Amino acid sequence: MKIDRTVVKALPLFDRMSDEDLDKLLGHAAARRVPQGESVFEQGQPAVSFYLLLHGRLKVTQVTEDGQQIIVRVVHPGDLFGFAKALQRTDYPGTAIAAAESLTLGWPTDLWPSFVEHNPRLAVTAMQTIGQRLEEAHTRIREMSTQEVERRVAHVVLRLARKAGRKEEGGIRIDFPISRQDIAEMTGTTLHTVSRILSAWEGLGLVEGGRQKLLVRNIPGLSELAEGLKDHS
Amino acid sequence: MKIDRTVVKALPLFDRMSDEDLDKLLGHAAARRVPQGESVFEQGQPAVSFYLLLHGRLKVTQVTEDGQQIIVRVVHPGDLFGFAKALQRTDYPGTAIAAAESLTLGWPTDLWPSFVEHNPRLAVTAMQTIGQRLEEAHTRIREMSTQEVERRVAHVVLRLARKAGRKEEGGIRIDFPISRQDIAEMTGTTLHTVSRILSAWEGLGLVEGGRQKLLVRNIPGLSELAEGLKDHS
DNA sequence: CGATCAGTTGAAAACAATCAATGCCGGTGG
DNA sequence: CCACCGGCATTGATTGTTTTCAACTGATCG
Repeated sequence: MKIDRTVVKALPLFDRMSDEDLDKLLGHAAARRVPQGESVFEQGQPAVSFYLLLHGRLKVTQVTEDGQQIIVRVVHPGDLFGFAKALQRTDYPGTAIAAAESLTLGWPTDLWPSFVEHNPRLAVTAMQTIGQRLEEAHTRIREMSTQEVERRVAHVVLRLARKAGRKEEGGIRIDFPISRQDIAEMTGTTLHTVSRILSAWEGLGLVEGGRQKLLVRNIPGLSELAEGLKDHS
Repeated sequence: MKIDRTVVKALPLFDRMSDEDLDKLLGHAAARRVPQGESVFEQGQPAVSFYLLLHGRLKVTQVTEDGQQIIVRVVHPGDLFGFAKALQRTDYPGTAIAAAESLTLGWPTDLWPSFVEHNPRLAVTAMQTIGQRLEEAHTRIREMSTQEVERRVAHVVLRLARKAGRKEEGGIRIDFPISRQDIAEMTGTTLHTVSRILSAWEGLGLVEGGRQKLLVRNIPGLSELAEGLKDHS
């Protein structure tokens, strides 16, 4: 499929690339529409491609030997993902599932080295991206080590509102279908506990729930909770 | 201080580098002896250098706004650490403290780009290292999300035995001073809980404790616990 | 329109944190 | 050389959060 240059030109990752180089890059790319619920790649498969998310939303999950699932991260439009090969891995460490209908751009991993060579900026950006991801992971570890569940859920919801929020009358809508189970898998708890917490918040007017829906009504209030300032009666 | 080439030649990071290049690299390096309890750098300080640990053992810690501490990772001999600048950070995200008397080699961060340019292998290795670290972080997140404290402690102890174990009559000695508090900060629990767990294990003949000491007597037994196979009466 | 999936909510149980007291080891200084 | 002090560790009792178990409701989709 032929991709228009202007689609990706807007992304920070490519904004300094010449039209010429960009066209060459896109010549090798394969665009793919991923319906909700389908996966781009699965945990353990050989890493044959790396990807860019153009539109939609993906959840990257891992399953433990004993069958428990966690959500490693959420992929937002403009994010690179699945570049296991750049980290010297031969297989994908997780599964990428479309939480909403998505559009991805994929390149064969073999091309990674030549890309980087022709485009040093890409290498720097990739490095930076991984660095950010490492920091995010450490943040999560810190939160899981030191904070009780409610604060962790508050942090996750705020993060989602920031990265996937769409303004709406009455608050900020999380712009893709997300279940209590998903939030539980992001915070290391159970859907029951998440449900209880969200119900309580709804009672306080902080959020408004719904089946796979979430509307954040009061960001400052949630932030207070997240920072642990709330006098926890 | 002048460093002998043979000291670092043994490390995988440098084993394919020419003597010439290596000498040039070491010409810019500053060796430093770090007594137990002292820090190489502290959280929040501007990242002026990146380092290689030649000897000893370091704990990298982070302190949360509300004063709680966690151990992000343990640095073993041969590990690169403190290369925040490579990840586009201007300051160190954590504090590196010598758990035992240590010897470090430091380079100004400004030199990183030219190093990488003259030595592409270093870039690849660095990328790989960060990739590994990201995976470790995810492993930790997975464990904290899905496993109870005892299994997490078992995993940490096994990891320590693998990375910092010295064979000894009767078992594997963790080869640097480590307190219950440290283990608590690595597993996201309290020193009380760790103490109880280790006491129980000592009763089962799995380990042998002591003030800042740990001897692992039964690796397979601990592994069973770590994998959750143990019938948890 | 029935089946399935997401969510809610109560009750009980389990796990780990907190509170509290005490013991022990190792080093320092009298 | 001994006594004391401080940091590390142990252990019991209690509290509280979160999980687990279980039952049920309501929405959505074929």
